[in-house]
Amino acid sequence: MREPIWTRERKASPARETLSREQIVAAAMQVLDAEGVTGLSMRKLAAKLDAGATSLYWHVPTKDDLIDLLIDEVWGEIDVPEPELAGWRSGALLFAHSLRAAVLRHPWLPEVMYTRPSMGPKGMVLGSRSLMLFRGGGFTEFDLDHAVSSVMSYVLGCASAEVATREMVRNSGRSEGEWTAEMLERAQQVSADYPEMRASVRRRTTQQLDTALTANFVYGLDALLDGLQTRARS
Amino acid sequence: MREPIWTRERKASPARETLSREQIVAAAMQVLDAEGVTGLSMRKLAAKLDAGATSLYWHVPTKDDLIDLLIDEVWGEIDVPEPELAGWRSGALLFAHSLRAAVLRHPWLPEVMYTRPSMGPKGMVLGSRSLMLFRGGGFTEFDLDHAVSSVMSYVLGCASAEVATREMVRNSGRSEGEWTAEMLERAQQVSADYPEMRASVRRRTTQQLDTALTANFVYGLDALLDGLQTRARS
DNA sequence: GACGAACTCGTACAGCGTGCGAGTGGTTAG
DNA sequence: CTAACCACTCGCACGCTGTACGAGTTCGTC
Repeated sequence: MREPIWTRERKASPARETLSREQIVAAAMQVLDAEGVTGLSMRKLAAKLDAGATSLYWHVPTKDDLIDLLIDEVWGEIDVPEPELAGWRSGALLFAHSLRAAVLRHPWLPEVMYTRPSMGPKGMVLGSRSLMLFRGGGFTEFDLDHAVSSVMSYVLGCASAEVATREMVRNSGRSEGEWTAEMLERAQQVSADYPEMRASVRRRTTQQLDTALTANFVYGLDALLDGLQTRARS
Repeated sequence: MREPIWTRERKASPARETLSREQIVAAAMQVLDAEGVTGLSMRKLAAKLDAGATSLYWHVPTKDDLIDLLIDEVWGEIDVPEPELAGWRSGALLFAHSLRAAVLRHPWLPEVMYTRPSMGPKGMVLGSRSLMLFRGGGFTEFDLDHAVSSVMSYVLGCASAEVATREMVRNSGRSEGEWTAEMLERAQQVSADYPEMRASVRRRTTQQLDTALTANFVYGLDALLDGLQTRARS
């Protein structure tokens, strides 16, 4: 019952089509961005690539290693300007905003980032470039390391907290307006005991969520950079 | 074959000995601190309590809810001084150090903290007291919220990164000295392309890990508080 | 035509969170 | 004294997970 020659498949393509690490990383990034860390399983990922589940393991040693690759991919998305092109302050601002934006694009980052070394090549470039930027701003020796880490810590901490809030809205299923309204109501219920908290929540609900979070981020970033500025070139 | 009255158990105890939510939370905290988030499973936890695995579910709706309880427990460990007892600056310092210490005591916190609302009662108290502290420092309205969040973001970001480093050492199985030495060597291997990074790593290896991390934390914290101070009472 | 490397993948295993429903002991109502 | 009820325990089972293993397929090279 062979098929006739001309409808038979031809030699199964010139070079056999094959999975690649890049393909896997790209697909995993899509899944992760869309469904979060709990939504990524090796089986689902393989299915998305029309492959058997365990085929992935030839290209990637382990799921954790895959995640390391993905983290490094994110580090590669971040802009750090050359010190010659911008002053330190504006360069640091651009860097910080770029870092925050990357975290918001990849809301799964905070929950995996703090559990691993993660010094892949793109992370190295990021670290190296940010050190250069700050050295251009007059930081040297230990101050250099400390200043860079301070900014990264602040931005990552802030963006991580933001992600938690934003995901909360997303997972609630409600619209942003409905969610903030409900939030205020709930706050008022508990706030008999905590008037400070009620006032704070009420304040926040007067603004768009996005502008409130951005304002918050910028406020602390400016303060931190002010504080660092006095320590430069000392 | 009845035993004599006075050695017999009295009424089989007033109320049958039973699991309690507090017991479960306490045991889970132990497991979590010792073995991290991946080391905590409902079955293991139940075994530790000499109970059937699914018995826990009568006291706690879900593993995620249990983790929410644990997070709130941690918030309860944090000191925030009354504004009357200390000035704003020293109060904020104490608060920040207390928060950092709590994260270091519970290194599993960063990887779960950013994935949930987590506004339990002790979190409320923490938020409320920190707002009071900063209001005593001259912050009002939006500045108040922003200043508090800035400090929390910085401290949590910094402590989270620290935890990542410390866990890296712990999981390597080597001693701290061996680990830093190996780290430096590896950095030197890759550093042909990244001289800035090599210099930074070398600088860090000249100090004790703990003092380096603490110095880093304090540096950024001071800078941030400096920056905030100029914004108070404005 | 044979061989080894590159790659795929079905099967299997141990572990996970947890829904379900049966069981059990203590308290209370009739 | 019995029966009903409640608070609580727990074995079983389901569907899911990461991944070790080894057999299978296709390729380029002799």
